[in-house]
Amino acid sequence: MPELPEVETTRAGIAPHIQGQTLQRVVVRDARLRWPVPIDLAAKVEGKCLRQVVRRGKYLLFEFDQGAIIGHLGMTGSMRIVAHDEPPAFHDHVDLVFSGATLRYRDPRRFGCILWQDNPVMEHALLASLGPEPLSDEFHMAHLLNVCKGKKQAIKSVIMDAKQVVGVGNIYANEALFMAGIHPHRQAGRISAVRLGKLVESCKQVLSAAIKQGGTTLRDFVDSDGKPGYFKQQLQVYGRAGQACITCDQALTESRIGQRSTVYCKRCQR
DNA sequence: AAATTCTCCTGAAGGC
DNA sequence: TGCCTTCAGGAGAATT
Repeated sequence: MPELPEVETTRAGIAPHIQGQTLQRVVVRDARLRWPVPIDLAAKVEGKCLRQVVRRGKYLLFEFDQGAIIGHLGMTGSMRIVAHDEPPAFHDHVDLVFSGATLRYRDPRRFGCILWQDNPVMEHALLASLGPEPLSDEFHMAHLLNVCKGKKQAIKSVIMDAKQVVGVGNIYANEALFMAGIHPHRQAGRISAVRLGKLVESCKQVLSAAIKQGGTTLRDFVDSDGKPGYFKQQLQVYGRAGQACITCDQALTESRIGQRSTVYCKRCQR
């Protein structure tokens, strides 16, 4: 399941193979993604030159001379570079055929999307109200403190809300809260500035460590070269409900916050 | 307005 | 072995 580190790994893997190239052809085998692939996508983008591939939160922006393709991997999406003549497999829904290589989008569950946006790209409704990037200087203690002020929501819900900060998905939210020693159910407005500062740093640490490892492979995630990530072995709480806490040895607790699996240590996280 | 619940989808895993 | 049920979840949309 692609989270920010997986999306960044994908971006870094594919960009060098297609940047600066002309998009010759768009092949849509199945347009039924989260939103339908625009019927006029080919007409909009064919013949244009890809300037760069940018990541914003978990969105991948393919910025052309004019306009951009907005991509999202959803739950099970992946993008990889293939040879022009490689036959598509089941669930390979979209190809972007560039002069030198083909970018192939695969998504069994079809929770992702492939959209078009004319300039300026960031004015698209999906991007316009996103919070700061978690690894940027814009994401700091004062920001999180301001965001949490007066909120009764569970802190885990807040850091997973893309309007407050992008890219902190379920796995890493669990891990960051453990690292910061904060109980995931704790009301956001009732956490001290010092502890929120610690949470900010934990988010940054967990995400950057995962990027270095090439992302977390759960089930079937593979990067743009088809290789898995190696962060899974470093997960402290996610997927470890009932097992011993790394710190205090007590069995980890599992609950649900907003339909998401939440794992934490009752003793270490307050 | 803020918070919670619903929704899309398919493959893996578990139960019998 | 095989069929059935349950679960996982990103994040916008709908609802409370």
